[in-house]
Order: sequence, then structure tokens, then C-alpha cells
Amino acid sequence: MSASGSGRSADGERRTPADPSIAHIHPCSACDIRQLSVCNVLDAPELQRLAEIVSTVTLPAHRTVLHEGDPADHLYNVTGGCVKLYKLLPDGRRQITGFLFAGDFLGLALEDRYAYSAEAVSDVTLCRFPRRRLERLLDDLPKLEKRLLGNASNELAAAQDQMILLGRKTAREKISSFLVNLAARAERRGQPADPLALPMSRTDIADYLGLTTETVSRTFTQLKTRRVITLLPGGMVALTDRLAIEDLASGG
Amino acid sequence: MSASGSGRSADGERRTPADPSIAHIHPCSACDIRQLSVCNVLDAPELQRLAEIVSTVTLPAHRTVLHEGDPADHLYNVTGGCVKLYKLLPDGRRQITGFLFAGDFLGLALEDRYAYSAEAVSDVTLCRFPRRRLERLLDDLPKLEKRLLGNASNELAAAQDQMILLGRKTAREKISSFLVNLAARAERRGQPADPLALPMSRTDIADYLGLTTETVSRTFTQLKTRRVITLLPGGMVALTDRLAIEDLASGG
DNA sequence: CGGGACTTTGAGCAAATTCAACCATTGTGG
DNA sequence: CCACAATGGTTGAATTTGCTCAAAGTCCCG
Repeated sequence: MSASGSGRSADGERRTPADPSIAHIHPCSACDIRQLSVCNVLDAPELQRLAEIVSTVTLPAHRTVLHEGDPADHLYNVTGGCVKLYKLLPDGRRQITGFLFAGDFLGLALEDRYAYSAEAVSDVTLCRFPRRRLERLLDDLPKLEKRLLGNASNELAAAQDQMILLGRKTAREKISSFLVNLAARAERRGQPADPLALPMSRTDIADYLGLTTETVSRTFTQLKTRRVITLLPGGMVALTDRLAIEDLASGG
Repeated sequence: MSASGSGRSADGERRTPADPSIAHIHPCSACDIRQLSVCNVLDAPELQRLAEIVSTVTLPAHRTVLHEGDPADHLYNVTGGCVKLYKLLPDGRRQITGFLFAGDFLGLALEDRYAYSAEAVSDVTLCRFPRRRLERLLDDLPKLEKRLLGNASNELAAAQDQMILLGRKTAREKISSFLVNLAARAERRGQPADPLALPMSRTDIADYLGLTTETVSRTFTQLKTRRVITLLPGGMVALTDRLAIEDLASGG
């Protein structure tokens, strides 16, 4: 990777040096999404220790963050934008296993290698932690470790919801669930939930829901025709009939 | 197979009292599946502390272990038999999110309530831990907490594998993956992987793979006809052509 | 043995996919 | 500034995979 010094490295990413002497340039204590993330369980001195090993990374849309099978050298915290996680079958079939937004944690794998790939959907900013150093730090910060466990447990619950979606819901129910779920998460981050921003492509949505782009497109128009949603320019959707879409989402 | 020194409670389960004075009757140190489970990171005195809050539970096949939405009062460790986890849609559609065997941990939810239901597939034995007491114990046993985090991280990886299965694999690939996966887990537990025991019904397999029983049955006969597997009496399968089935499983 | 649950097989159907064409938006070079 | 290629999205028609409904076959277990 690139040398430190906050220039633009060969692969186009910018970051702050890990040098603690200038860590105050990006103090975690001033982080405006901290209350969304795992860091919010830490007090000021603990946060300082975290700040000493973190570097901030900015990536443009479509840049790969990490690749399945690569050594899991870093963990990340998304601080802005949208990241997709995915796995591939040998013949290219793809399953997107999650979309991450500000506050979401990325890279938890106590294995040596990443079990999935991650790619920036929009321009994103990330906090990057060297895995070794973070693991060492965890021994001193049981609160953080507990929080990570809670985080993992929540992700497991979300994964189970995604399983029932993939295995048992119809296309219309899948799209509805997807929209309701994104809206709820946007709300939790304090971002507008209606109209809702859809930064990802139809293909991404299809690969997340186990459908094809054509089916995703047809289902959107169907929901539009039924006046459940309204498609707005700029990748926005209005959830016109919130009750109806929530009903569809839960498989009513 | 019954637990010693205890009565049968109202709901038909047998268990040892939590009374530590007789905990030595079921000492964790003599547990023959310990090396498979989260407990194996603990040394003798730590194990003793765990033994003081554990009770052993035996349930017959088809008995519900815990129910989605109920207060999450206990965590479990499966010590024998097979348990299925599942979620339901309002209209009864079911998704089985996992099968658990000896060594597998159950109930990790830092929420107040279980996010899914669990039911015994075969007769099962479980170690049961009161959640509050286990959580308190975790503060003193960082090794165990780390191990739980590692466990959760592995489960997340497995969940992502299941997502690509549900979203992107064909019926034949699903069945093949299922068999290969079960065989690998049986092997890890030191149980015979070929012929492989299938303790769960066709309906359970269908609800796990996002199929119908009919499709599961047809796919089994198809694999049988192609001489990839052999169906044996007593719910056993022989993986006749291991290479072929592994190829099918990975979507080759 | 006999009965009930589970499994397998069959025939027709339907939801979603595939293949193909068309439309909209955007960015580029003449 | 416009033409136009490129990308992504939408729509249509035909196909297919897996589902539904129905019936027959097996396997336990009493």
C-alpha cells in the first residue's frame, strides 16, 4: 500500500497517517457518527487509544474495499456512504450478503482471511483498524469487545431475517421488505427515510434479494402502479402507502 | 439417557438441579464433547465456575426448546442430538435457519427476547445456562467471551454461505451443498460422515433450503439415479461420488 | 399385521428467469 | 453544442425451474 503522508496513494485512496502525533487531526471524540458505531461505548481516554491505531480512508464508488480470500489485515467502520458485501460462485453468480452504512462495522472475522468481498457502492469514508493492533487493544477494552459481541449477535439476527426473505418470500415481499428495512436503518442513522435514497443499482438489489434485475424492475413498476411507492429521480423512492408496504414486507 | 438424581418436571423435561452441591455429578471436566464446544477454552477452576451455573436438560424429539419472542432467559450448548432453529411468517411459511449438533451453541442474543424458535429434531441433550448468571460470569472469563465472539463470527460466515445457497443455487446445488456441509460437520465432531445420518425430515430439509418436500425428494432420487448418492434405510445417505457431489455443491 | 405419518411419483401450473428489444440518462469527442 | 456511444433501467415474449395438487407407495411402531 502507499506510504503515509496524506497524499493520494496509487489506488486512489486518501488517508491520514497512523502517526499518533497528528491523530488529533481526526479525533474520534469529534466523530459525528460515533453514537451510531461500536466506538460509542468508550470514554475519552479509551477513545484516544483507539484513535492512535485508526486511519481514515476515502474511497470512490465501485472501488473494492477488501477481497474474499485476502489476508484479513484490517477491520473497518463505515463513517459515510454505502458499502456492499458479496460472495461469488465459481461461474460468476453473485449474492450480496449485506449493505453497510454509516456506523456499520466491517471485517469481523476471527479467521485469517476475509470470507467475503466488499465494494464501495457510493463514495465512502471508512475508519480502518489494523487487525492485530485492534485485537491487542480489545484485551484492555472489554467494553468494546462486549459491544462487538452484541454487534455480531445483531448481525446474526439480521442474517436470519435475510434467510427467511431469500428462502420463503415472493418477489413482491422481498422488494417491500428491502425498502422497509432500508427506511428503518436510514431513520436510525437520522437520515431521511421517506423519500428514501437507493444508492445501489437494480443489479445490486437483485443480487441482494436473490432475483434478477428484470424482476426487480418489474416489481418496482408493479408497486408504483398499485400506488404503494413512487419512484423519484435521482434514485429516490417515496413510500407512499407505508401501511401497505409494511404489510407486504411481513408477508401478510 | 436420563439425567441422574432428578425428577421429571411438568413440561416433560428432565434436568439436574442447579444446586452446586451436586454439580460434581455432571462435572464439565468429564464432558466428552467439551473439545467441540465453547467451554474448551477454560481451565479446570474456570470450568468449575461454569459447572456451578449449568444444568443438563434432556428433551425428546419434536419438543420445543425455546420460542421466538419469549424472554431470552437461558443459553444452551447442545451436547447430543440435533436441534433446528426456525422462523415463521404470519401465514405459516417457515424458514429453518440452522441445524445444531453436539458442540453447537444456542441462544446467543443480547436482546431480551429470542429472535427465533428452536425445536429438538431427535432426542437431544443440552447444557443450560441462566443468561444473567452467564453474562456476569463472562466479565470474569474474557477467554470465554472471546471464544463466543469467535463463535458468532463463524456463524456469520456460515450465514453468508447459506444466503448464497438460498439466493443463487439451484435445487440440485442446494441439496448437494447440504449433504457436503453435514458430512463435514459430522467429521469435525468425530461422527461417521459417510454413510451420513439425516435425522431431519424431508420437510425440514425443504424449509432449510428454501424448497418444497416434493422438490427435495425428486432431487434426492435424481442424485440417486445419477449414482452420486445412495439412499440407505434408517435415514442414512452414502455419498457415493464424493467428487461429483462436491462439484455440484460449489456450483461448478 | 394394521394404521398413520412420511416419502415418492405424476401431471399441470405459475412465478420468476432468460433472451431480446427498447428507452433514458449521462458523459465524450467531434 | 450536438451527436452518439455506453451504461443502466424498463418492457415484452417465450421458457423453465420449482411449486401445487393429487395419488400411490414405504416405513415405522404399536
